[in-house]
Order: sequence, then structure tokens, then C-alpha cells
Amino acid sequence: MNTDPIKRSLEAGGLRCTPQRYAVMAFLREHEGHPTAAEIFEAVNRRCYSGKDPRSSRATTYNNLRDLVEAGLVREVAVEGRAARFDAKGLRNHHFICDRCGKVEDVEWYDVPRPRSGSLGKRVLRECELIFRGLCAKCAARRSS
Amino acid sequence: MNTDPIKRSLEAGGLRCTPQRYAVMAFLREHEGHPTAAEIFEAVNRRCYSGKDPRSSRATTYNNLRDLVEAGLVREVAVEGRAARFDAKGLRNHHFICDRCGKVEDVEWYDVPRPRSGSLGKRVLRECELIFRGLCAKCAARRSS
DNA sequence: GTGTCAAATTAGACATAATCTAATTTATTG
DNA sequence: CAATAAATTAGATTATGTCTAATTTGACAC
Repeated sequence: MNTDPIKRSLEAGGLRCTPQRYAVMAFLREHEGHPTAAEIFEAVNRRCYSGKDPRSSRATTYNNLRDLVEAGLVREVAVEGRAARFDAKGLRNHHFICDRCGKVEDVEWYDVPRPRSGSLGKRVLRECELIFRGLCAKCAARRSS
Repeated sequence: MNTDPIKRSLEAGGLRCTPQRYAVMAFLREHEGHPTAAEIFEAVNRRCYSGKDPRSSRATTYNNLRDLVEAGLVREVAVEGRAARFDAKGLRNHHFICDRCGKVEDVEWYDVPRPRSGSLGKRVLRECELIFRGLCAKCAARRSS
């Protein structure tokens, strides 16, 4: 009986369940932050997520991230900066980006009022995310010291 | 008498007013979209914004974009995708990102209700931007054809 | 358990985006 | 005009991401 949630979500997304994909999903699900592809690549090669030899090539990690994003299982986080960042598509979050250190933190989701009628013209709205900016708790504490 | 707004804004930001910087600011102020650094580099080398030889090296364009962002005169737009995108810090906008074609469009600003008390913990909030996602007018029209 | 086969992986080459470096130029100021 | 720190430069370098052809493999049918 197939009860593993990662395996089920891959299959639901039309993707084969390979050890490399499993490792990426497992890492993103237990990792709190928003890692870059390089961080994900290093992680899946450092620790065994799937019980098998975890080695994965860089191209595979990039390919898999793209496939998982397209399948809706992983989301790329909209942040400034050089490298793309990812998180597993669990609960939706808003994000807080620190002006000083650049850290991206999850903020509990709440629904945002839609823009007033006509504001979006003929666009079709799917989602509305908030990006908060300011100083994270750590940088705010440093500034007032 | 120094009345040029670009020159004044550079000086207010603590930066020397060089022809290369002037050209970047001028381009971003009149450009509606959110160009990449490569597009900015090509533009400032294609057309004379400052009345002088517009040539600028790639490193200079990148250096200047970084300095202008740090000085608060230009903002990097938070979007997914490979290359950073920029706009001049004029009127604040929200953004609409198309799921299909990736285009980033400005949406007229309105203030968003702040998150409920305690939600942000000890962070210091400066700004709250909305990112809308869905289909742009063009892609929405194509889909229903 | 075996065979099939399309999906996926691989390793390294390649492409794109962005940064670094040391020498040189220049904007600003006195 | 001279001084000087800020800025520019050109190309090397690094970081990020993609491509390619050969090989492997997950899932399925039998």
C-alpha cells in the first residue's frame, strides 16, 4: 500500500518517484527556510533522504526543481537577489524580507482584500501574496542597541 | 542653479553624478517596464541619455544598479526568474506576474491592511507590497479563444 | 521475475548573469 | 588648476542555470 505522502504527491503530479526527487521533496519539507538550488543540491548529496545513495548531479537537481515547480509541488519564492529560492508547497505563506540582511521569513497566511473592481482589467487573478519589508527581529534589535 | 531632478536625487543619495549613472536613471524613469540589467546596459549604450558619449561598461552598469538600489533611488523588483529586474523608485506599485508568459506589470498602489497585531513579532515593518499572480490580459484572452 | 520503453539521470561542456581586479580616469571641491 | 577619493574600465573570473548524447531506471504488462 502506497501511503508515503511524498510518493503520492509525485505521482499525483504526473512525475515518477525517483530517489533524487524524493530527496529534494524531503529536504524542502523539513527545511524551514527558502534554500537556493545550490543549497538543495548540497543537502541532497550530504545526507541520505531516501535510504539509498543520495548522490544526484547538479543538472538533475535543477531539472527536478523545474519539474516540481511546474507540477505545483514546489514553489519558487519571489525574492530579489542572485539565486532562485524554493519552498515546498505546503501551507501558503506570505513573506517578510529584511532590508538589511536579506533573510526571507514566512508570515502566516491571511486572505488579502482583492483590488477594487476594474483595477486588474482583463487579467485573471489566481493568487495574491503579500511581501512585507522592513527589519527582521534580529536586525531590528541590533539597530536599537 | 542645480534643478535637474536626476542630478539632485543622486546627490541626495550621496552619489556623484556621473554620465553613466545619469543615463541609467533617465532610462528607468521613462521606461515603463521592469528591465533587466542587460537591457539597461544595452539601452544606455544605444542612446544618449546624458548628452555625452553614452558608453558604459557592463561592470559599471551592475555597480551603478547596486549603488542606486542601496541609495534607495532604484528598486529591484521581487520576481522569480533568472535575471534581476529593476524600476525607478517613483510611485509605488503593486505587481502582477503572469503564470504563463512571466510578464511583470504594475498595478496601481493601494494600502493593504496590516497583519493583525503580533503576527510580525518583533520585526519592524516598512512596506507591504502585493504580488498578484494569474494570467495577464493577453494570456487570458488566448486561453479562452 | 522478465522485458519493454519512455522518463530520468549523468558528467561535463556550455550559456547567461553577475562580480572582481588593478590600472586609469574623472567629478567634485578648495 | 591641483588634489583626491569616487568611479570607470576591460577582461578575467565566479556563480547560476541549461544543454547534450549516452546510459540508467521506474513503472507497467505479461
